Formats: sequence, structure tokens, C-alpha cells
Amino acid sequence: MVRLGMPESDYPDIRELHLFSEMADEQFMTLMRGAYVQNFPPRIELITEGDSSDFLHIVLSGSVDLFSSWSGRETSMSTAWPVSTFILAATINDAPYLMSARTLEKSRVALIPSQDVRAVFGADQRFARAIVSELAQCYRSVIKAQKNLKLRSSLERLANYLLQQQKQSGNVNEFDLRFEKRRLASLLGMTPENLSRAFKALRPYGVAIDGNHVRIADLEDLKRFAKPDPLIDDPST
Amino acid sequence: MVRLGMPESDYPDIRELHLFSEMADEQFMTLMRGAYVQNFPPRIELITEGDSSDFLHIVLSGSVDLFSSWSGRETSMSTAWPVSTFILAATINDAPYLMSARTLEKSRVALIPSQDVRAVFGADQRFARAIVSELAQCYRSVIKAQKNLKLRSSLERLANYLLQQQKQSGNVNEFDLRFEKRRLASLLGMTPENLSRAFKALRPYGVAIDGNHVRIADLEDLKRFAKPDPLIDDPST
DNA sequence: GCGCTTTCTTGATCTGAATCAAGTCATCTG
DNA sequence: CAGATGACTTGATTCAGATCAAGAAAGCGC
Repeated sequence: MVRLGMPESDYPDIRELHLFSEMADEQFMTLMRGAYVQNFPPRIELITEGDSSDFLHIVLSGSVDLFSSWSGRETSMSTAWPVSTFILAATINDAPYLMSARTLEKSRVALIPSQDVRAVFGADQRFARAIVSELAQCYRSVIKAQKNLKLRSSLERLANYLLQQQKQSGNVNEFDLRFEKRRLASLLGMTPENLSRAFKALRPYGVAIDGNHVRIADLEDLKRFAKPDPLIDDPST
Repeated sequence: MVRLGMPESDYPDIRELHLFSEMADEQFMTLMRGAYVQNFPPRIELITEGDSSDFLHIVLSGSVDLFSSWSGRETSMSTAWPVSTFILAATINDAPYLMSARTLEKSRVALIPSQDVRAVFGADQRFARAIVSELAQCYRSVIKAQKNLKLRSSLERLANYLLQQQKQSGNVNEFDLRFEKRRLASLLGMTPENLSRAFKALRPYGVAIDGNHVRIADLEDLKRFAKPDPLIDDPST
């Protein structure tokens, strides 16, 4: 957990992000000069909900779980994969975090002071536009997640999740789950026990699971059951 | 459902909105000149999910239900009250609507062409900042809604909703529900039948309901059950 | 006023999903 | 290697909430 200024070798990864790709060099360097990079072991809590947002975070490698708690219960809200930012909204509005974050595995995370982000927002028109676009994107993702939760049963959510992963794996009929089942369960809003049963319940639709390896026999068959909808399942729109 | 350019008498209401209050007069007038105002009867569908977003909408009077459908099911996502905008994210990203909108009652709605909004965003630094701030706010609202859904039972959601309304009514111990119970049920993610039962289940905590009139006997008692949390229930943070 | 519709309530029943409890399996550790 | 640990599965049970069905109350048109 060593803390240091950001090495220049990390610049290109960040520069590639939609959020930073269009801005002026000068402003980009301003952000980078104020930034830190830290390496974290697995299961370290990076952020606690309710704390004030001092840094915009960027996952450079590994992965980060965003979760929330209330009254002794806990739920996964989403996962941040490289290379992407998280808690942008709190940074922008200088408001307390609504979610906690912890590393799922060994992870490398960049930290840009929130005040730098807000300052550069005022100075760089393109950066401002990128932030707006990113925020709108984030907003739309949550809306989709909410529709998914309110309109579908847990079995339907799993089926659509599998279709999404299948697509993301390059439209092959076999792929590996990207995380352990207990977290997948929480993401899908169900218990681990029920996820187990849900996988079995999808067998009649041609879904076979072995460990974390999934095989889909007949995509059309599964689609008939899952009824995927771009307004819920398509991450790009 | 007459369509006209916006009368100047509506300008002040809109100008007061956080989104428009800081921008330059000139830019504000540009937006207003391109805008329309329409009067709608109750239960008219203003927007259908999936359509492309040609206008930023502003409720001037009445109220608008934002809802979504999938596979024959339907759910209320939120309600837009005067004076506020809706579907800002779709407008900004020039993306299809994720939610449909219908008037709940006779309503007056202003329409600003999306391309004007995007153009002025580039021209007015203060407007850009206001949009970002508004979007971040919207994002955070949905996150809160999602935490509410995933972490609480329907009874807990109702209890916290009542506390929120009580606060909004000026901390008095009696107030009226702001909409009909079937919609409240949908907003809280439950059926009308269950909402009925939930009200009865809150009686031991001092909640009395008569029609749409609510009386809370002992606020502390209800709070002990509801365990309100600013990171879920406080609309301002 | 009277019918008509719609909302709301209440009870009975059903179901999806959580919980509880064991047991399996794989991995890690001394 | 034995024992511990943690992830996953499976079955039995419970529970929250949905659905179904019917009646009560309230609003509305004529």
C-alpha cells in the first residue's frame, strides 16, 4: 500500500479513457501531476460510504466492488473494472460517498484530488463535455439496473446476465464467469443458495454450469426465455 | 393540447430552476426562443421509452409519472413535480429514452429542443456546470432508490417514505399523501393490496391512515422502526 | 338521485425467494 | 498428511409478498 506520485507509464491508460481522451494536453498534465497511484492487496476497503469525496478514483488493474450497507445488511451495487473511474458523481458535487468500495483482488488505483477535477472542469471545455457525457452514461446504467430489479424475477435477471456475458465474450457459446458466485448473487439481488438453484432452473433452456464455466447450448432458446431488451441490457445505449 | 411558443410569463419559473439560474441572460433567451409550451390533459403519454430524445422537458404545473415496462409488466420509476426537468440524461447524450412519461393530472409542460440544450452547453460555462451538477444529483437519487430497494423490505420502505413526507410537510404530525395509493405502491415496489396491509402493519408504530390523510402519533417510535439513513432518505445530499 | 366505474380494502391462497441446516468439495496451512 | 477454512450445493422450512376473488367505499356522468 505504498503511496506515490503517478508514474508516467500509467498516463497512456488513463489518457485512453473516454473521460480524458479529448482534453487539452496541458490540463491533462495538471491532473496527472496532482495524482497518486497506490497498490492495494485484496479485500481492502478503499472508501466508506458517508465519507467526503476527496479523490476521483481510477482502477488501473484488478477490480473494485462497490457496495452499500444498511441496518446490518449489505449489497453489491456494481463492479469497477480497469480502466474506469468510479464515484465521479460524489467528486463533482463535493458530496459524501453513497457507496463503499473495496478491492476484490490485488489492484492498482489512481487517485486524482477532487478539487483538481473541479478546477480543470472549469478550464477545459472538452473535459467538461466528457464529464457530462460520462455522468449521463452512469445515470442511465443505474436506471437500467433499477428496471432490471423491479421488472424481472431473479431467474430472468440471471438469464439476461448470461446473455450479456456471452455477448461480451465474443459471441462464443462457452465462457467463464467473471467473479465468484456469491458476489454474482449479490449483484443480481439474490442469495448464493438461490443462484445455485437458478442455474439448475436454466438447464431446460440449455444452460450448463461447471465451476465457473458456462456453456450455452442454444442461444435462441435462452433468449426466448430471457427476452433481452436493449433498454435494460445493452450497456452502450 | 395546443402547441405554442413559450409565453414570457413562464420565463421566471424556469429561470429559478437550479439548472438555469446562473447562466447568462443571452443564452437563456436563446433557449427560451426555441422552446414550446403545451397543456396536456391527464393520463397523456408524453414520451415513450425507446424513442429518440428531441426535447428536454420541464413540468410547469401538474405532475408527470416516469415509468417503465418490460414483458407486459410496468413500474413507476419516479414522479416529476413542478418546477423541474426530466429526461436530462437522454437529452445530453442524444440517446433513446429509458423511461416513458405520462401526465398524472392536467399539466403544463415546456419543451426545449435537445440540440439547443447541447449547443448552449458548449457556449455557456455556467450552464455547463449547472447541468453537470444536476446530472450528478439525478445519479445520486437513483443510487439511493436502488439502495432502498435492495436493502429494505417493503414495510421499511413505506415507513421511511412516510418519514420523508412528514419532514417535507414541515415536520407536522399530520399530512396528506401526494398521490393515489396504487401509484405509491408501484413507486415503493409493491402491489396496492400489500400497501394496504403495510399501512395496517405500521399501526403499532403509531401510524394512522384515513383515505389519503396520514397521522403519525409518535415520530420517535416510527423512526426506531424505520431507521432512516441520510445516505438513502435525504434528497438533498 | 341512480347506475357505473374505479379505487381501496380484506381474506384466502399460492409462490418466489430467504433462511436454516448439512454435507461436499477444493484449497490452504502447519 | 491431517485439520481447518471457505465456497458451493442441496434439501427442508419459513416468510414476504404476489395473486386471486370478492366486497366496500368513493367518485363521476347523466
